[in-house]
Amino acid sequence: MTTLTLPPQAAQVGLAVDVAAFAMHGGELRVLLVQRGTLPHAQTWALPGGFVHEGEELHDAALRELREETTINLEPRHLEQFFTFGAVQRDPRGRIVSVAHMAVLPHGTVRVTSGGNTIGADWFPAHTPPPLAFDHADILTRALNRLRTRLEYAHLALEFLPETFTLPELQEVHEAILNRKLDKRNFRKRLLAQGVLLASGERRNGVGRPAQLYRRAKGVRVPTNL
Amino acid sequence: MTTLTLPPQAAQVGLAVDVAAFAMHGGELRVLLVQRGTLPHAQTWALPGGFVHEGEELHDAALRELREETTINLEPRHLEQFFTFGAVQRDPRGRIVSVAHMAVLPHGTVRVTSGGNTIGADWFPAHTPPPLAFDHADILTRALNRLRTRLEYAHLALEFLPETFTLPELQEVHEAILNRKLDKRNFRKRLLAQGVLLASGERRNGVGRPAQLYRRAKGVRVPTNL
DNA sequence: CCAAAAGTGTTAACTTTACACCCATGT
DNA sequence: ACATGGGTGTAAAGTTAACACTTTTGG
Repeated sequence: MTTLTLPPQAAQVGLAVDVAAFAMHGGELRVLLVQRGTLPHAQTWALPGGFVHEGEELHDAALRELREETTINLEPRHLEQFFTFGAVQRDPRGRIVSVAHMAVLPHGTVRVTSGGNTIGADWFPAHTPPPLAFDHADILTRALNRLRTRLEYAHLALEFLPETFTLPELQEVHEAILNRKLDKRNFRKRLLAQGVLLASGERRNGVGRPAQLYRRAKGVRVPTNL
Repeated sequence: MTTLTLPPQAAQVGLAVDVAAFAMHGGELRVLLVQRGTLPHAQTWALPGGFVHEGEELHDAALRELREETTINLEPRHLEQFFTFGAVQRDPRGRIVSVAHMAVLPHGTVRVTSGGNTIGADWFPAHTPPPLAFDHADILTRALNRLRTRLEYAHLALEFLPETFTLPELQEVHEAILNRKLDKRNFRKRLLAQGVLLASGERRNGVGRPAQLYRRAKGVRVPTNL
């Protein structure tokens, strides 16, 4: 471990990352939480997160924590830093600054099991989470705001879905994130006008008329920065 | 100095803040830079910044660095964290993570003199800065983006001006930030429709027809978060 | 009376919203 | 044949963008 010589008055801080990871489950937006196994806040649910390692990029630390603490079987489709929480008293162990990230996991049977210092991991309704450790409720609120903002510009909703999907499914994602209903005709008009969707074959659902399948048009990318 | 016990693999990092502080000078958007007096990057221009102190909030650290390094005679009207730069190799001294802030200083003869470890301080055109130390050019680019975004929602342009101002002055601020010309009539229509401006007396300029003076309407606040 | 900057409205294009019925399939 | 969910168009309201002349002052 290399030693960094800091000026005498510089604070010694712990640098952590926390991740608000979202996915769709049963037509609802869910957030991934872990149940803490150690003090402080043992038993309490929290966002997955932990300390950044030696020589490790922030982005990579966020990915690692997501994997270590939850054993996710899917890669995040989007991972983005959105705010740094550094209030002096936010952690009773001392000064710990957390670079908070927002992640989107693709559709699919996302299974989670606990790992690391956690005694559980599960998905919870993103808009109505259980009580959370530390300032994680604030972090989650801000993550939801960022997710909503990104929905407009970027085509982030597509990241929640498998490679091919139907327009009703895509609308469901938008509605779950915005937490309100959208008009079906206007939604379709808008999305198709953007030219980011490409029609393919048909799909037969269980019931009702089969929906047209779409995939993202070639060359459509989610902007990494803003 | 209290000691924080970190897990063995946790990185030891320095935590810093950097501030991109903007003001209007002569119809142009300028950014405040300091000339470094010490290695690395001695002589090079950089954003004001430095290490966070023991028990100091990030916001306060940003304010302090602004004051220490430049001796500004005005309080920032807006100060907002916008991104955290943590690339492993961004600073040759070791792992230093910087929480970058964007600040707006009000109009007026903003005088700066160097202080602390700097050998100079001055204002530079924000869209065409000199070569900058570390990754400060990236930080500045992102700060400008954030400033533009805030212009839409918030009434951040008002923070660049004195308490009373004219519509042409306000338009000048918008144009300087967006780096393009705006239509005078549409600009006025839009701003007045928002109901954030209140007319007061008249002002006589050097030349031409005197402009109406405005002040911000009571109860109009810049949202601190988003 | 001239130079300089402030102030003022209208129209066309575009965008957004509201709204109701028919269609294709499985059972 | 019926239940289920998918698919389609139009009109009104609102927003944005383009555009040129008159007014008020100082010199």
